[in-house]
Amino acid sequence: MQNAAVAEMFDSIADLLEIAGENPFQIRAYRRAAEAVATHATPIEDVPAAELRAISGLGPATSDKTREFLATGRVAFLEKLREEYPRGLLELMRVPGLGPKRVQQLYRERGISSVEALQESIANGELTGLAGFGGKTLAKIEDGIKRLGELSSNLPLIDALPLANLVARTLADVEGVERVEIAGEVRRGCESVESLDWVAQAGDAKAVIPAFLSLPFVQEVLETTESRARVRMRPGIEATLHIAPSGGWGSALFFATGSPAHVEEARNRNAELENYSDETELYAALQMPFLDPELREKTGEWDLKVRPNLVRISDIKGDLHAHSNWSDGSATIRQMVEAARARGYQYHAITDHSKALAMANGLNAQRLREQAKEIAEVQADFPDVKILRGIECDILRDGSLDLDDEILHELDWVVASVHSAFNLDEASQTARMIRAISHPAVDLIAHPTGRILGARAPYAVDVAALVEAASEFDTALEINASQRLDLKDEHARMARDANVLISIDTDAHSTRMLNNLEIGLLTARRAWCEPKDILNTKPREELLAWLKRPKSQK
DNA sequence: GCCGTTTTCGGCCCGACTGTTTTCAGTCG
Repeated sequence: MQNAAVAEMFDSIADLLEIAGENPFQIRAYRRAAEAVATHATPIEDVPAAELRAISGLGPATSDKTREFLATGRVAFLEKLREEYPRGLLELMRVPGLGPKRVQQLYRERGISSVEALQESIANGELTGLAGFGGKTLAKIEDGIKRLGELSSNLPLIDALPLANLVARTLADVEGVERVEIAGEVRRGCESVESLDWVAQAGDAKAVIPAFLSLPFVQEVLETTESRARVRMRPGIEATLHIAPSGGWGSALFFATGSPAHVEEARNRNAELENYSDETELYAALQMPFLDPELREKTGEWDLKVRPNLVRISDIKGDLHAHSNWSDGSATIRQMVEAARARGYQYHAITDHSKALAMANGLNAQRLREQAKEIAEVQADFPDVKILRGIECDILRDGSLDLDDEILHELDWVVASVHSAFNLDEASQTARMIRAISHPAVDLIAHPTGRILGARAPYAVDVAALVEAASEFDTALEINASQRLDLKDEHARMARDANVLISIDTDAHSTRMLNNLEIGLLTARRAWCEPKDILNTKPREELLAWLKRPKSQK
């Protein structure tokens, strides 16, 4: 499956063209091509060359480049751009406060092509007097560099999980392999991972390791022994295949899953953990119930007397945060509802952006009322999926909402979230959000801390205060199942402990993105959530009843 | 660079904020 690699190629071209100051529409065309390939349902290498252009978003230039990349592994156009613009410029683009124009200016006028060089130049006062770079701007850039440094460079779960699954499926097909399972941080559902792990059992271990080493994602072999192979994989991440000894599957899986702190505690309780054929027996020997992988973080799991009934994918009855092409989604309402029904959902919320998000073609009251007609039409054709007429309403700087109460009260379901003024101080940001939480029409606060893993730090906000307010006003909080994973596990656990309902939603902007629910589910499980803690485990009628709850008023 | 159609070129996602260039360019979502 080369889709991700081709998409990455197009994104790189777009990034570099941006720095080159090329036509923004041309750049957008490359971004759309990346998106089209990334979300294409079949492996792009299986699409006949002549049919590439039929994919919406690919035209003559981009389908040629796709063919060139698939045939040779490289694209001359991109190589040429790379010669002209050093790699470090892309890193500079990630600094908050720096865009293509300033990066280009720094490179052209000062020869700066890395974050380190920029930092040094600012520190040495070499940029004073550079046109457009006043004191405040420089301070902002310095702050941006600091924030960039704080972002984790780990692979976000949303990327790690599909890769881990793909490798597991490939290994499972290798002749002689009896069993393969994902282990390590991915199995524990960590939000981002330093390394990938699998455990395999095979009649002939010697056949599995070469198959692993020859996977297309393997960049470099770091170590091979009788019982494991450690490599570096293409996104720059370490990956280990562990070979379980005959009769020792459970122990091998347990050790490869971790966490280190959890395993250490097990060792302290019983030094002999080597030869268990399944994990349940291993835990029984420790006089413990089976502990699900997501619990194994030494955050109280050893005190459990019975196995918690952690929420499962089959408990989820619908997605309560998803977009359509009325704002910035790519699919029609009908397509989204069809996809929701295909997932077996009982309900699906249409929550497009509100007008403040002009770039996303956000809806005002008039367009929301027009949208209602389309929802009604689709609803008539899908009686088994209740379509909730909703909105993702912007929370404005002062905590008021982007739409009037009148229209909000017409809707079945109101999601509120922050998309602007991320730099408020903690007290103001918290007060702003609590005002939204207390609003009588608001049902859910989406992505409460605003972070995007690996790309944007959370804004300053007192999550404990948000949880307290959510509890007081009977407002639900979201686990956003995307690259955001927001709330994160420990915040979701705070919410659960305060009996605040959590909704696990994908924030899907396409039908395929509805499939991301699983990573939010893993986060909820890491927060020890059971079905009763999750709003969208409620069957249809119960959810509709909950929506009629009287919200507390201060 | 892609798309759609008023079929081959014009339109494509817009508005607020910020700092500085004091009249607007750059960045962000």
